Amino acid sequence: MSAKITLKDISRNLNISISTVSRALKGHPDISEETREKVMRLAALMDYEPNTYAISLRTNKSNIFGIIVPEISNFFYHSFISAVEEESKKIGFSLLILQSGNDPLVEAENIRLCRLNRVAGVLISVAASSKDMSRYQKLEENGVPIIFFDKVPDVDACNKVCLADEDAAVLAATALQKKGKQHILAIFGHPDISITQKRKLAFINAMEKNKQAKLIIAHAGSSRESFEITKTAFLASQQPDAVFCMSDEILTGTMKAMQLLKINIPNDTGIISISNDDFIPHLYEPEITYIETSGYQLGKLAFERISDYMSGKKFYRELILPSKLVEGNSL
Amino acid sequence: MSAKITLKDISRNLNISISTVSRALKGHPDISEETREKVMRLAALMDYEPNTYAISLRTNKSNIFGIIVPEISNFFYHSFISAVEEESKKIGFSLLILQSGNDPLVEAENIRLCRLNRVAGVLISVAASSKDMSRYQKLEENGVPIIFFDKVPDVDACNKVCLADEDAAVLAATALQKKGKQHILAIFGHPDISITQKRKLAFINAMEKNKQAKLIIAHAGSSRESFEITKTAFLASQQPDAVFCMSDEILTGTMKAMQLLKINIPNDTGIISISNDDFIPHLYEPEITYIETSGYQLGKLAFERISDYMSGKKFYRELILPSKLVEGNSL
DNA sequence: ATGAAAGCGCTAACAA
DNA sequence: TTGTTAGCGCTTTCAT
Repeated sequence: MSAKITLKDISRNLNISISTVSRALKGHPDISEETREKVMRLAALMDYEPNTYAISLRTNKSNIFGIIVPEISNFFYHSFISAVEEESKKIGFSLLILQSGNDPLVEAENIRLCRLNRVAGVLISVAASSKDMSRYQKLEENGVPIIFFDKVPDVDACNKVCLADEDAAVLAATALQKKGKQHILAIFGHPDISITQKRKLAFINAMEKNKQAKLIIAHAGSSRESFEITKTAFLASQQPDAVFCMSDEILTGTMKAMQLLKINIPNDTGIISISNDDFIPHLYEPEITYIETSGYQLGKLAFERISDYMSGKKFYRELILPSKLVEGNSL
Repeated sequence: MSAKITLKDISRNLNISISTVSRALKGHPDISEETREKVMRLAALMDYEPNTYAISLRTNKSNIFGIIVPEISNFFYHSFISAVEEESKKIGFSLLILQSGNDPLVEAENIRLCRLNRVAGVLISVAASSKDMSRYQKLEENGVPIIFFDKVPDVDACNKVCLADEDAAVLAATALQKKGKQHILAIFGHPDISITQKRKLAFINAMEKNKQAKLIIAHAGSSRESFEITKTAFLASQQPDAVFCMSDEILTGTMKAMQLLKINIPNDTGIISISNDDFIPHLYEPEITYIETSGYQLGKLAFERISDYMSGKKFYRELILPSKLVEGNSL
């Protein structure tokens, strides 16, 4: 265990004070060019690396962002984290990644970990949306910016970056109408989660314009359920002429049923989904037409917001990432 | 910004010394039951949270593991990270996650970040496998255990946890032979990467036993390429009666071609792959028969190894995670 | 059983 | 331009 080089070592070697070394290393204007050079050279030579703990202890901040998500193993959060990681790296920040498993207790513990690690900021997709903000409060009180993303509290006084959930559903509905679909199976997620409610409401509203279209609304809590729902619907006497899938998870179930029943897409039936980036839609042939709600883009946006916050722009606001239609050949 | 409670605050309140408080809080045997009680209660009441930076500065260690992977957005690494996160949480450790983007320079920078953050250990899948261990050396010199996983250096004196790559290929070959497949399209990854070479060699060797089987070997650097290869092979006069896909990425391309050509699985042709966990194989109908090489399991194994190392078991060794055949209905 | 004091490595106010 | 000094919050040795 080769002892770590410290400022003291350098100062001793050069016969100057520790503070001069410290200042020289960080380009303080007071230091003479000559000294600066000298210090820099020796520091490089000795392989000096600052002790981040001492710095953090002293300055009371760190170069780490905390990210709390329900689960890492999820396309959406995955893309989000990836984007934030890319940006953070550029400004010399690292990521502390925590999974809440959708459990408010674990989430509370994760928040505590963020505090303990004195993270410079927190990006969080909440486990259970509620109006109770107390568990997040302590962070902001300590001056730690907290940016909520995707699943956010139902409260105004906080920073949020969200997907245009309603918008995505409306875009899908519009696309279906343009194709003149008349008998649509629409599969949404678990009825209790807020994103389901938002998308369902917006979708149905947008569909109202087309009174004569027959709409079958279903809820699937898993890919498996969506498989079953789709199978049943297409085994019925009158087959739907289009399926709308609210998410990738649902889409995968539906597509499995399509394969099983050997349904020809888009001739027998059209498919449209709301998907995170292009991964799942591109898995199939023909490729799926989908409304993109990009975790990756949202990550970039969240990073922007937290950067702004840290550089002093401390107002609260909600940023919305627009959705867009990506044409495949499935509709 | 409500000021953080420190040991000093507690000691002042109780009119005892800081050291007594410190000791009481961590259950030092010297402290009287009475004092301990008193301190504990007040600490809880005041919402005391130790300053991890001060602790780390003092003790020169942290409660953070560093994980360096080529990319987070990859099933395999994803599962791996997930598993390590779960285990780490149990012992109060967090994860610093870094992406190398397969760039040795970025990797070096990531390693530096791990050192700077005084991580308690590093789990790394290397960007470019070589015999040059110097860039990893400094960590171990500082007493930081480093566990290589999946893509590991070609050197004995280090700790590795690996998948049974050869074994997986052999299992696949055996399964194909059992089904009496005679005309097999085997698609491997990019010829330069080591895992391709290992799997290819093992697969071909295992296939040798069945001289009369016709083997078409192909290499695909992407899902798209595997799609093209499969399409071409099945458009030829004599169709293969089975396809072996070396990875999930390749499998997705192959399956897209299957859908395009409306090939019936397993009647027209059988499919078998080497896959990470069950996600991709379960996307299709029928579900794909695959050899499982689990990133999740590997994560658990890596965590075990690093725990062992930290509790004093400091020998070098290579741990191999066995592969196993998971039967779907595609072969 | 408790306290005093030193010091981990660094920054920054103040002095010179 | 440089040095001195006083901490940041904690652990730990050495006294008591």
